Amino acid sequence: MRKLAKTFKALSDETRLRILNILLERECCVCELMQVLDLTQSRTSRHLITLCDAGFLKFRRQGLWAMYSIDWESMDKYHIDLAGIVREALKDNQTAILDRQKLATTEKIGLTVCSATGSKNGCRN
Amino acid sequence: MRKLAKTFKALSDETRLRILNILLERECCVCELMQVLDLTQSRTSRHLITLCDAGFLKFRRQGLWAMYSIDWESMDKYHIDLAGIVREALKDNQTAILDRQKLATTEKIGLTVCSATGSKNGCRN
DNA sequence: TGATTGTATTCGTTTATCCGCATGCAGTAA
DNA sequence: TTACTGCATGCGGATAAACGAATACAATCA
Repeated sequence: MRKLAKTFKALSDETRLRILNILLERECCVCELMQVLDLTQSRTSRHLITLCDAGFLKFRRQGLWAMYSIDWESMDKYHIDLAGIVREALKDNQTAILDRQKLATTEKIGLTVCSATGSKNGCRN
Repeated sequence: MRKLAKTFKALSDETRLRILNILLERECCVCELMQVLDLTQSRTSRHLITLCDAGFLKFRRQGLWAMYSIDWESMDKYHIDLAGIVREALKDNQTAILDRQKLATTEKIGLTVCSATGSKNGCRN
């Protein structure tokens, strides 16, 4: 019961839903999520850890980057159902659409630019 | 997006999940839920209102009693899916099973007994 | 080795949630 | 009307969540 409540709690924050929305598109590192969602680094990292602890995400290190993605293999049935509900519910949501669009453009910009430009949103200025 | 987060937040509390578990069995008044789940009156009432605001429950007055039940008619698709997930997830949960069993016996006891016995859990002693 | 970069974590503050207690309100009945 | 009963709500305290800023840590590279 406590675990179920915790699972729902992980989904009860708008920022975490926005993160899930992005990760439902593709695997991302913390830095990319910061850029796309315009969040600070600690905030992004913490929400990702929350989603990990709740069993939605998995983590792998690739060099300097911590890559997060939906943990489809290890999720049990109701986690998968919940991820499906989130995807469905955010399909036509304006914020979610904009985030996904920004993700698409950010793909082309890449990470090095982010740290080189000294953007106030990303990767330490 | 905010609405979706609010929906999940309503499900992110163990007490509210226990309440939903009971209401998935049948319509109840506040007093019955207090007895079955061993909760104070204000606590029960507030959680019910939270679930109402989130769109899961409906309310009707029947004399002195406020009857709460799952609002199947007005719920949208993902509310219904979520209610299904909760039911499924709590099917084999020990606490949930015990609560449902207690509901079955409480049915036979009724309300008047509750207020007459001056039980410390229910209906003003 | 030391510098750099991406990420996690600690700290302190602000805000939200949960709860019991007491009170107020609505419906019923005498 | 008054009394009673079921329920909602205001209040204050305790606990937890969310956050930015700063710092610590880890992997890479010069």
